[in-house]
Amino acid sequence: MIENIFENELKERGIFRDLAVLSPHYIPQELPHREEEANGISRIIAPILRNEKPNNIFIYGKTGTGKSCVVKYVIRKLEDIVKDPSKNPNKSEVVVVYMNCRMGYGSKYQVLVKLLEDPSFQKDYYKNTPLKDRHDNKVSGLNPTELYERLKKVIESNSINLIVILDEIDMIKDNDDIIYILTRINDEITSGHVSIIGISNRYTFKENLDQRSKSTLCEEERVFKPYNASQLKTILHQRVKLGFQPRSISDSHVALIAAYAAQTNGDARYALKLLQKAGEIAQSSKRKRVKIEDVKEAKIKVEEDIVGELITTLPEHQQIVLYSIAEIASKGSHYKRLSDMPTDVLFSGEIYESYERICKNINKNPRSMRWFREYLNDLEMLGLITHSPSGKGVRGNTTLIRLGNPPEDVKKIVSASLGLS
DNA sequence: CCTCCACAGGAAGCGCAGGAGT
DNA sequence: ACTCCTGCGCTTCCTGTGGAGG
Repeated sequence: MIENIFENELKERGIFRDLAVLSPHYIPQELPHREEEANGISRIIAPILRNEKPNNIFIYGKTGTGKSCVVKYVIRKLEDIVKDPSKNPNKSEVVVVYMNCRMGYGSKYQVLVKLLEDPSFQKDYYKNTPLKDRHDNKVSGLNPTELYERLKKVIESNSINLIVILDEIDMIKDNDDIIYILTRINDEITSGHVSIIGISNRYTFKENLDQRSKSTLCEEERVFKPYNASQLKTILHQRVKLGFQPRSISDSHVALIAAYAAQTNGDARYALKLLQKAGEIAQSSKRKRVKIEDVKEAKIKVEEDIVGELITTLPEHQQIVLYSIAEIASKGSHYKRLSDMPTDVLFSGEIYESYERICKNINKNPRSMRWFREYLNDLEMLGLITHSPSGKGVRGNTTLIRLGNPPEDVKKIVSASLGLS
């Protein structure tokens, strides 16, 4: 059986030509509709070729607006130039370290360790660095001050122009500290420098910084707007050309995918997911072309995947709360309600009762009502429920809750995830 | 009008795990 | 390897808000 699967994979070239092209991490040769942004960022970091310190940059935009992609794209071009001696007459030592702060670089300590352990940073630079214990490149275990001193020394003795890219910078717990630490290096060394490119999809992040870090990080600021449908269309066409077999998907179907994605905040990543899923559906039914039904099915599947992923990664008690809401929504509420109130709108009080009951059934002790309210807020932020103040209603100052997805689906996902019967 | 109900959300504090400092 | 510290999830307590009902 398994052998067949592998063999078939080779035999049937199917619909795709190159799946990697459809990955959100793929950086294409051309970036449609982001030329201006790419040029702008290039202009900001260009002084690095004259060994001058570029301004720090803060980039903000919703998911799937091409922030990381543009930055990586520009960096790739920069590295090409730096490597070419004829184009880099000043022999600038440029080191770029990219890190996604969600993936385990969530504190200043981890960021420093990652910097010192990064291969591009390590390869020959220690040779000019007179550190006693230089032979072993292990840095974890050192305390932050030592890490800082070592980083400073390596940068200074090798005249490194360092660019640190902190993607999802809002995930760093002590982001004020790390910004301060990294920029302070510049005041203490005479050769080489450090600049920061911070990327975030939450604008509130900037407001939460203290004044000093804010003005440091945001020397240059760029906002990435969501793509519209026609822009998404050209992006998808580009990927189709590279990633799909010729004539396996029609223009009108690509346009439909673009339209779907434009409705969801112009998220290019979502558009690519749809495109890939539609191709997979067609391929699994052994067709050579994507049909319009495949696209429609892909939309449902991708949304299910997203919601399912969202729910199953939720903390246990948030899942139980969600289940409680689904339970009442499917069974019907027994609370008094106004005649014109839809039946799927629930009171937070009855949900808490149901939550307590379910907890008892599965032998968990319920969280307090105060924390339960925080859970409801979290679920609302994730878009799994919607809530509104009661206004003119039966029970004074309360919140009305409505489930964002069909109750039966939610119950199924939660019971599978928590192993409920 | 006053009081009670049902709830919202801030403040303080508690226990714990894991990271930092020695 | 050790203690100390800090952040996190959570509870407890409290004040505030608006409708219901006497």
